[in-house]
Amino acid sequence: MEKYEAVCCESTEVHEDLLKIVEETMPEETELYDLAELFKVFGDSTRIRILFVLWKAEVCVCDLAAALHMTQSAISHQLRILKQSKLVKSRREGKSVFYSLADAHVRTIIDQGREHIEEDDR
Amino acid sequence: MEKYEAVCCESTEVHEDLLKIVEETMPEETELYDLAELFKVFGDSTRIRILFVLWKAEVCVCDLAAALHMTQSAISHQLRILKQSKLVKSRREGKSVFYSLADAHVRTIIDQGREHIEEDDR
DNA sequence: TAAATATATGAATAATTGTTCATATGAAAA
DNA sequence: TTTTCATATGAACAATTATTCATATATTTA
Repeated sequence: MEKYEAVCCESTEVHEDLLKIVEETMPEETELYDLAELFKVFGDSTRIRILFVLWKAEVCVCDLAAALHMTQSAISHQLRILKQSKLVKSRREGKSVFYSLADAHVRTIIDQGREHIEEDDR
Repeated sequence: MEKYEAVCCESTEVHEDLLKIVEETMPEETELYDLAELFKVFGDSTRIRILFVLWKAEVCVCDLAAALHMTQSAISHQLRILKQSKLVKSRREGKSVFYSLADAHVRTIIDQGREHIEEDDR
């Protein structure tokens, strides 16, 4: 076999039904891509740690770097990615730029993730 | 500056407070790592598409490959990753192996992600 | 037992990505 | 204006990863 023929698993009917359902309910290709891109942003422990700090307070880049024991450059690069996906927002105050969480989804998504991995222990 | 000195941004007190809060409330290093690993799994459009198919029904590998127009091998590799992070479970029935969503967190996380990216349009 | 079908997996390759280093930009102070 | 401080960013390198190809395993059928 190989290379997605229309029929496999010997049962033709079920297969056709599935294809129809998938075609009807699957989100647009761009939405699937955007979704994956969003979760990719959560998929790095540095960015996760940044989000946890911002969970507690609005913090400037410099303090973030100090709190996480990383260089200003590394933090700044990651903040740009977080901002591009609208997970954080920023506000300039003099020489400093303060970052904070952008909306409630960030907390919900992280909370659900934590619940999921904690289930492994039970 | 550079290389995370203890003090920066000229203000020492606020900084010390932040460091204390972060140290007290930041999850364990292993949990942060596991969280990032979990979201990394969501961060691929092929796996997202697999999850959307399983959203509707319990499906065998072969049908998944057909529905998503991908090779059996590619799907199988991704299913292994999804299973390792306990997002899907499997059940053997004769020659076929049927996969389904493992728990409710999958749906919640994806739903929250969709809500987040949809906000951009408003 | 041998052949056929469904799935799993190791190795290789191409593409993506996080951090570092050097440097640029932007704002305040001297 | 010049200097200093805080942040942003481009280029380069190392590390990770998704897919393909070939092949192995597991189950059923002949």
